[in-house]
Amino acid sequence: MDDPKDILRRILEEGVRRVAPGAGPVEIHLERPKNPAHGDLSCNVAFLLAKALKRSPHDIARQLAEITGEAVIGERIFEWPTVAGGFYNVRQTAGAKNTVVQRALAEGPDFGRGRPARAEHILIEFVSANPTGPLHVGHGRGAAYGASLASLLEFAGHRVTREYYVNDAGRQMDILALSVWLRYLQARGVVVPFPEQGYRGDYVRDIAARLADAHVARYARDPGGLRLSEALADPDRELDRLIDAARMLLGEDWGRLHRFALEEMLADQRADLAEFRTEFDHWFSEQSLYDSGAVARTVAALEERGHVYPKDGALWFRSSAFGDEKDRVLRRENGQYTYFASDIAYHAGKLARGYDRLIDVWGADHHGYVARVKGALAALGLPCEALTVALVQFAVLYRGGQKLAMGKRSGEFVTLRELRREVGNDAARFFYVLRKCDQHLDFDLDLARSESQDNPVYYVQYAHARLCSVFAQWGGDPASLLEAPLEALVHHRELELMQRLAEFPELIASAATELAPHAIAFYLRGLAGTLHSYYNAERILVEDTRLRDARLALCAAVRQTLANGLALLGVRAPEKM
RNA sequence: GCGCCCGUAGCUCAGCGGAUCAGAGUAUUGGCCUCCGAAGCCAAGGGUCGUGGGUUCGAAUCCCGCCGGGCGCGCCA
Repeated sequence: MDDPKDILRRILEEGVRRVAPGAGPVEIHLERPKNPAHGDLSCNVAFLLAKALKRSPHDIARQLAEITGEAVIGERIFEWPTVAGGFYNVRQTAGAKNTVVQRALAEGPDFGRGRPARAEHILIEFVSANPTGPLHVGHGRGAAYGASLASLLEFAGHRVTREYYVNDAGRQMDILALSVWLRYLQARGVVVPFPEQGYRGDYVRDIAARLADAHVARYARDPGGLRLSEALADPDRELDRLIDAARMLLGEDWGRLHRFALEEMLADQRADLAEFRTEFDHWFSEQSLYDSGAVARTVAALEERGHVYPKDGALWFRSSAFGDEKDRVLRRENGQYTYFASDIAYHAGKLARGYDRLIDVWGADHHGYVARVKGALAALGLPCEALTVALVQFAVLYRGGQKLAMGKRSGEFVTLRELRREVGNDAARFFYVLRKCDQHLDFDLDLARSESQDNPVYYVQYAHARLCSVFAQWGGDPASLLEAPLEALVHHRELELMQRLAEFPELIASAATELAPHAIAFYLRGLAGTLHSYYNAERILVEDTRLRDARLALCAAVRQTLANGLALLGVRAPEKM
């Protein structure tokens, strides 16, 4: 069935053509006024036309009402349009409002699903953490945002592919492999130094232990060449020297060790994310871009187009010609490609794979990176506007009113796993998306953990569980509610609930357009609040079976909507709590 | 210094393709369980929407300056 909003929009478009024939196309923007005195749908188009027509908005709106009135009431779901201060207002008939209840019950899990005129095929890349350590709470926000956004876009009617870019090619992986190997040797009683800049977390020892379990002594070597230099003037160079030494000593086993460490880390991240209800369709390897020659080809393509030049022994991309602050290195003096080079190849490849639209979810600390990636795509003659980068700001944890120290250096950082254990997956998912992504997030652990009225997660879940409990008590067949006499729903709180339900499909559409899953969280809190008020004010299981069935139908619609919204956020809709 | 993000009630934040947006939660105060789950509800107080200009019939919302906070400015990834 058609949405009342769409019906009214069509009527108004025709009306505007008659009132202002020369005005050209005007966007008809309909909103739902907060003040019920202004009707159910309101339009400001008269204000937009006032200047061109040199007439007062009130006058235009009045004429619009006269012209469109017949068509409006002809739809049988609206009353005659009214005009207030230049606004064109329409009230839905009492009978029309309850159609949303039937719609929600009939469509069930699909209530709210969008049917866009043009469904896009969207690739959303998120998390993409370095596989050199466990995910921390910053990644958690990216995961929650990306997963919710992906679900939202899919629900809005698009085709969505979720991808994780695995940075398995850089020096950091060598450092991980080295760190694992050194811990492995240490566990065997070999005395070797551990460099300052190696990965020092306990997880490295765990991987080393599993390496020993799986391969026993295979990687044992005489560590003669591993002695640290006395002078640690340049720790970076020292680290490189150790990596080279390890590579020499291990020979072919170095690659094996490297892969082992990578697989261990990925398995850990994958399991962590799966528990967090965040799944990916692809895990895309950066290394594969080198193996396939895509990186070299991409740089060559840039070169052919004349956007590359040599300087100081390195190869530079002229990104300043494409909106970036300055030029960037593609290939270093030592012959190695930069991360930027592989990233260009990666993004060009994404477009080549046929997606209409790319969404990258990045930590806000990478914002300086956006211009150069888009610039490189433009330089390759690719549609860089197809790429949208959503920058997710930092999350700061609070416990007992105190900010938790964070940072990898200090080793104090809280892992996503620890956070999930402490507050649970539901609270974590919900809290993470309770802020729009460009807002800094204060994550209050005490609040998220509290099983009290303070906690917004439980507030929404409780509304769902409460309704389930009513249905359990009733014990009837939910399918019978499709026939419920909805005209019995006349209470102002019932009208308010139906109004909220009618907003749900619109919310999905707008939240998807704005890449704003937080809007769902806010909507759900509002819907739950309206439900709680209703529940406290009115009894649902009343004697009058006619009224009872109508109310049960309304409650079933609300429950369905809560469940649909929570599902998008990756939060459970429990029947009992 | 340059660039991006953010300044809205005591606190944490929605609202930012103009009007019908001064909002929510929390905190404070006072009420509501012999009755479908009180993890709930009802009520009260609380803000010149950082600041100064500009555009407009109309600005929290758009533009510019300033102030304050966060982040970034590697031949790291």
